[in-house]
Amino acid sequence: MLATLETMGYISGWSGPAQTPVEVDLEVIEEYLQEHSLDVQHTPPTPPTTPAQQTHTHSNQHQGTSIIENSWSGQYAYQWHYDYSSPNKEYEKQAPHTEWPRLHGNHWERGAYSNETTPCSESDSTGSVCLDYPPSSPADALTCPPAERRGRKTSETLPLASHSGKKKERLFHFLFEMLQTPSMRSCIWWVQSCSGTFQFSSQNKERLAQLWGRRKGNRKTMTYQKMARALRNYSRTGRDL
DNA sequence: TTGCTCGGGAGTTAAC
DNA sequence: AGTTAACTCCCGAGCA
Repeated sequence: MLATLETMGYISGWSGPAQTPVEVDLEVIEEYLQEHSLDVQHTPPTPPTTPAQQTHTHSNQHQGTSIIENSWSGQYAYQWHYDYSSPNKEYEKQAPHTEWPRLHGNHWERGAYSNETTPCSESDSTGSVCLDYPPSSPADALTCPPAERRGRKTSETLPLASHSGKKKERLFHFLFEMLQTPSMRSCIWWVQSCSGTFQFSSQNKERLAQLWGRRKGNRKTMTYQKMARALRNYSRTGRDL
């Protein structure tokens, strides 16, 4: 695997209101994903209207991969940081000039989610974005800057519905797929695609978790709590994923 | 008190 | 068949 997860922290203080949900039936979503899986990869990420995105600042670009998640109170968010201390050689060929995020130590971080932590505007990602899929790691899925993605040919990407092989679908694959799916923007959306920051809807996160559980074929209903536990495990293991 | 996140740890399942 | 990875599930602690 390519990336070593070095830190995962959460940022508190995000005070945006919960996203107004759009009711989307799970069957409809799954049908959509199956039928449009090839189209999705070509769909440029339309910037959603979120408080975080409306805040345009400058720093921390490409610093790491973050998961922002607002709770019911809208006060909590996750942040991931990855380090590529042993990058995959093959990937180096593909993206030799990528500025990899830096290490922050193997511990959780806590800080204010403020203007300083929203480094870039989505306005620069209105063009066609080419995303590798499936990414070989959460870092691959979520940290490749749009500028890098734009530089690659679409034909080099793998189809979204590429889980048909033996490999089990991974959670970060699923989240990545959801992030590229316009119909799922009521559940999850990019905050800063350039730094791999995305956000769950406080009202639809359970729906997203249920969809994940169904995708995996779980007997019991997947909950957001359990899905988030799996996400936290990415940080705990801190190894190639 | 309530609602939420976090993290420990055991269990399960699929891939190797 | 054994090992390992990647969850899945449950639980208690802590926070606002």
